[in-house]
Amino acid sequence: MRRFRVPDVVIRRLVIYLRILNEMELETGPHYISSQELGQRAGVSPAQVRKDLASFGEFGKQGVGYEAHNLREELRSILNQDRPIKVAIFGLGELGRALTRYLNRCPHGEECDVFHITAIFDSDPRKIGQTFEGVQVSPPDALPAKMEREGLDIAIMTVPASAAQMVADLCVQAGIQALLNFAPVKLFVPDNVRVHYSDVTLELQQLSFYLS
Amino acid sequence: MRRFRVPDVVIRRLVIYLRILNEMELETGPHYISSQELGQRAGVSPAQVRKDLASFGEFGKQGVGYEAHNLREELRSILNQDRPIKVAIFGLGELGRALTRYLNRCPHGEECDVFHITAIFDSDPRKIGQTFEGVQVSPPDALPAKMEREGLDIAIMTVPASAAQMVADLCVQAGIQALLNFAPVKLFVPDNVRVHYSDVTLELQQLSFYLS
DNA sequence: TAGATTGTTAATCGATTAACAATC
DNA sequence: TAGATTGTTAATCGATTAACAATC
Repeated sequence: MRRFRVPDVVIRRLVIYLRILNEMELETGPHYISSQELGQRAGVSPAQVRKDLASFGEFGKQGVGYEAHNLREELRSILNQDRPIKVAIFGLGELGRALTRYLNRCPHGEECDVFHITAIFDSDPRKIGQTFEGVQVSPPDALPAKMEREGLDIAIMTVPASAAQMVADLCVQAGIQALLNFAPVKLFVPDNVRVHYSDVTLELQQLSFYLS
Repeated sequence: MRRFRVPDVVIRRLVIYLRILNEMELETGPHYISSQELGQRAGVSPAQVRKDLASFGEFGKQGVGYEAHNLREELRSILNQDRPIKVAIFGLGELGRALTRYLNRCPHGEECDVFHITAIFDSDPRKIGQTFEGVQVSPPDALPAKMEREGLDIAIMTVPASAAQMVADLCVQAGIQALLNFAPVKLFVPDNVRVHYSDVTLELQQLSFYLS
């Protein structure tokens, strides 16, 4: 058990380190990587790499570096990437379909194959009952039952902005712990629920600022 | 001209303030909003709102607040949202199509309607020459000519991870100033080019860490 | 005028970087 | 052993918050 709270930004970098180690897995034999090299590939300083890793344990050997395969396993464990994660999609519009296919198509052995889309919700009566990518579309009010029977870890929200807060409330109510929201609205949820955002318009607007 | 460099995170919040003011535009008559209220809606402290705005000028009135319409116009100007922004899509896969439709469907008056998709690139010979959403698909090597003739502000990259760096190099070469990359790889570009990332797998992995 | 709220400065908080003893 | 690199502490840097005089 760690003594101190680890900042979000550290977790984000751990994911990036894991990604680099996954790419290195192809190389054969035991293989050591230094904070120097890992940092270079990740675009951060060696000191930062060491500090990030040190908040979870002592994974390296002085004078040598980190054994790549071992470090990968440690990171997978820290980041809960060593077990399947159940994902629900809310809103089977174009984006919802694209994401579902993207995650399902994930080549075996890739990092995304731990995510399993086990539920799809949409309020459109014409979509309810249909099957998409092997999953039957349910109405949002079927969430609590689904949650109870099979459990869900993360909800991906690709619903219209106007519906987002309502759907978030539903998820919170049902006990989902993490939301990935694609709608361009801030969601208000209790502290024990994590919300991340993916907001294309916001990114484009931010980029616009830096133009000439 | 501002004296000091404004941090990225401030710009990101300005976009959020603008979004809130856009929503308020519907309300009629002159309308003042305080840093208190704007902060509440944006999920930040009033002091932060005032400090963010103050890095670009004095837009408020003591004892009253900020005139909503005026502040909106100021922010639109600061963020370059008062002129059309030309966007290119690289990679017309499922995600590329979804994003193109999303940006084109933007209801008039919404924040996204300043972004115009004026070019689509894909290396698949079967797609080249086809028209999607009124734009003809070109091969990537047509970029320099396109750039010269019409100009492009931002490139959205929805290409496979393996092609991302190559496409980024191409964009840099052609003089594009900002990239929004959906491929799960870090891009190495010169300092004068901005890269933002939208990385669903990374977000899901980060969220996984916080589960139970 | 009295009440409210800005713009700004100083204080606090937190994250990054530098440096180095420990040690493989 | 000599060279290299870790884990960790102290120094630096930067962003957020608190506080308040100015003023509408």
